[in-house]
Amino acid sequence: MPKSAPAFDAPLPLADNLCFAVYSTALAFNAVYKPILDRLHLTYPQYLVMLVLWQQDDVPVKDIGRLLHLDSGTLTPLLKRLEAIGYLARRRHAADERQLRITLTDAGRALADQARSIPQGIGAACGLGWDELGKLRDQLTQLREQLDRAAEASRPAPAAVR
Amino acid sequence: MPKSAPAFDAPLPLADNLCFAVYSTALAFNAVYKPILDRLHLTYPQYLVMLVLWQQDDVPVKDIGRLLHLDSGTLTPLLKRLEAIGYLARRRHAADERQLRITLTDAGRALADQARSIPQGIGAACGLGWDELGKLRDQLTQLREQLDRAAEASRPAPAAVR
DNA sequence: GGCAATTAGATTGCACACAAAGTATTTATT
DNA sequence: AATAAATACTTTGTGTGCAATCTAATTGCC
Repeated sequence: MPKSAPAFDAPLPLADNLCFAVYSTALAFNAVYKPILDRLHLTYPQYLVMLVLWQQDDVPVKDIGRLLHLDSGTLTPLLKRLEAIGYLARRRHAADERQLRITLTDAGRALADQARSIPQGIGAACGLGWDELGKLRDQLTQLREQLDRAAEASRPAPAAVR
Repeated sequence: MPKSAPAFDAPLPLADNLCFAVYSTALAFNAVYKPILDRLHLTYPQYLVMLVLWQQDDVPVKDIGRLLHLDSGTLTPLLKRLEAIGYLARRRHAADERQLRITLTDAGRALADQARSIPQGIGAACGLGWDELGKLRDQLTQLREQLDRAAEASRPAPAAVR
């Protein structure tokens, strides 16, 4: 039997099924993170931004967006909320006033200590060994890169200037 | 070296990294589905509901929620939108007026034809073989079940009645 | 220098996703 | 039968996510 088998022998077609598995696993992950992150007054996307900042402080919004695959329409209000609760500061870059540089406050830096135990807890909730965890992450990362290419390819060409 | 290795030798701890991989893959999948589903005037969660209905018509909201792992707060407005564009009907069940039964309209049934080619397109966008696709889906489904158990366990006990 | 194109964010509008609280109906208990 | 508890859905409020559009600043080009 060839590799690309009939698409309708499963209750839901397999490609759809994989997407649904990813989709619902993402929601399930969020449900596990939520009670933990509630204690830090963070949502999961906010936590991702904090992870970026704990790695490197004083970052333009654009870099955060590139790292997390999120656009400014998502990040602008999210960053304003993180500023409102005092974890970071938003300041225009002197050398390029278009850029908004994000820097941690003392409270934001201090939060890293409280967050340090989170990955272990999540790892335990996954019920997977170290190597399985890594393998799955690598497969998904590859898949995401492939999907990004596919989405790019199907996007309308950038209006070639004559 | 034991299985549960140090948690801080990666740029981001591994468990967080797996969650991020799932999270961003879900968003990437959505970006691939979007232009395809736009032609059917569906969002991805709406498409999931239609998949359920194409399998079994005349379903209570609760069953849809159980199948898709979505709660009524999400489904109520979503189903109203699908009703507004004429793909389904919402009717109280005669035998139990609490239940809202969802049934396909002719337009909703007809849509299945247009949707038939979607899984192949998505499968191609994944760039994975049939067996890899299935293996990944199974691993993720297992992971989601494990995460559901972990979330359940960490939820406050349902207030034992004396 | 002057003007077009590009770039970085902000804003608006729409659709999830879920917690919490509310309403109506049904079932269980006494 | 009356009332309590459970069930099924609705409503409200908060926080994403993204498309589309907008503004302001910078860069390119002549």
